[in-house]
Amino acid sequence: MSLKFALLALLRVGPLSGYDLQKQFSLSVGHVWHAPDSQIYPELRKMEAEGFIEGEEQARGQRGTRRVYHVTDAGERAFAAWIRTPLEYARVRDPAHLKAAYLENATPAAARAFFRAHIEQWEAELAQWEGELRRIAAVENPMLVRRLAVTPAEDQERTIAFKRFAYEGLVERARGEIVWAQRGLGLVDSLSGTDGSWAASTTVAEA
Amino acid sequence: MSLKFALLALLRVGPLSGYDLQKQFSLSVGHVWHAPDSQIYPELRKMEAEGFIEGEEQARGQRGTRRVYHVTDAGERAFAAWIRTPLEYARVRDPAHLKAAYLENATPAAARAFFRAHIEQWEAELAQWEGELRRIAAVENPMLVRRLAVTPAEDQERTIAFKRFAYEGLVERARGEIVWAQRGLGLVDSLSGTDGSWAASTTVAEA
DNA sequence: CTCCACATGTAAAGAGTTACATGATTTC
DNA sequence: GAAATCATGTAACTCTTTACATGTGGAG
Repeated sequence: MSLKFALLALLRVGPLSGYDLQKQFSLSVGHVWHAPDSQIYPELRKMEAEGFIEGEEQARGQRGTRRVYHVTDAGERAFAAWIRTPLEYARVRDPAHLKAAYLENATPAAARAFFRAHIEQWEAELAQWEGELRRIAAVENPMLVRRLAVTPAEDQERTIAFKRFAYEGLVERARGEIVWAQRGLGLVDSLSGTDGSWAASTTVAEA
Repeated sequence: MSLKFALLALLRVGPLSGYDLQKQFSLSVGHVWHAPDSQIYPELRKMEAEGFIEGEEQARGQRGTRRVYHVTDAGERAFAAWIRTPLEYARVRDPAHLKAAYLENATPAAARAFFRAHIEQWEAELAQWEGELRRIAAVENPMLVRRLAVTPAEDQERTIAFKRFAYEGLVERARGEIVWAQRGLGLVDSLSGTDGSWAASTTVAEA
């Protein structure tokens, strides 16, 4: 549901082909809303059918073609409506915390592996988001640069401020997850500390 | 994918009918992994077909029946395998931060409404999770009580510890989201402070 | 006899994942 | 002429949502 608006957000900066869009996507909005190219192409066709964007077939070499899309007035209105419509929050569905709640059934080694993987996962995300944050602060992100080029000077501060703020939130969340998982490693240590009861009782389950 | 294991986790404590399971679900695992009853019943049938659980039809009054499920050995093995298998993390897909990154296109009022809704949403989750945390600490949650009743004394500490720890993580995340959104309200204030340029330029988009 | 809790689903549609599939163009 | 990049999809499947659908049993 949000993919449509993520794509509109990019196309609003200027016309792009599906291919270029997809490349830009993974380098910008894709850090917040992942989508593979196999989802982007059909979605563009769908958005065109709905009248939010229009594609123009362009020749490329002798036989090749590429379809360059631009946002229509209806698309602009849809984007404006989206931005002012309250979000519908999805119900909780958190595989990591679900599993964490039942780690007493794992061996200490498996529990540690779980937390280490959690740390690794969120450190990778953290690195992505921190990198993005740096590129936003330095005004290096190509889409942001293009965006600013078509934005009146007095609105540029806000444009940067909200992008930066969004990524700051993600960075903080990632740090929180890492801290939590590190505490989890400590918990495993303290629970498997003195006696060998944990390892003993869970090896049964793996027999 | 996780629903199966959330259901197994509950059924492992003891046999339950679909109805009872669904009730218990929303009061325990449901706080981490939401599922409506319309998803639970078919999933139970599916799990039975896969051999992870077995249902026994019980009479209820003259005509009524209810199907009581228990975990099979294969189900126990599947659960044990799940707990020791590394999680596959889903790609980022965060509608709130996506929207936040484009709030320069909203009016100050809409931006404030966005952050207030975010705070409200996470305060509601926070209340749920803090309540659960209290019930876990006080050993009041009915499923936890049943779980402990069939758990050897030396394993009970761990059982409580991991549930508590999982909910602590959720509580911290919720607090983080609230703090972030509160800072967002401050950001909107500072950006719409002195001049009226923001309100002026965004009213165009809404015409 | 009425309502609430018990009890169990189906059907259709949307969103996302994964794997497969194809070909053209430019650059070295 | 080979490889990288440009360029665009389809098909099958799983998961989830939403809405609809139906009936029994017990308590007051």
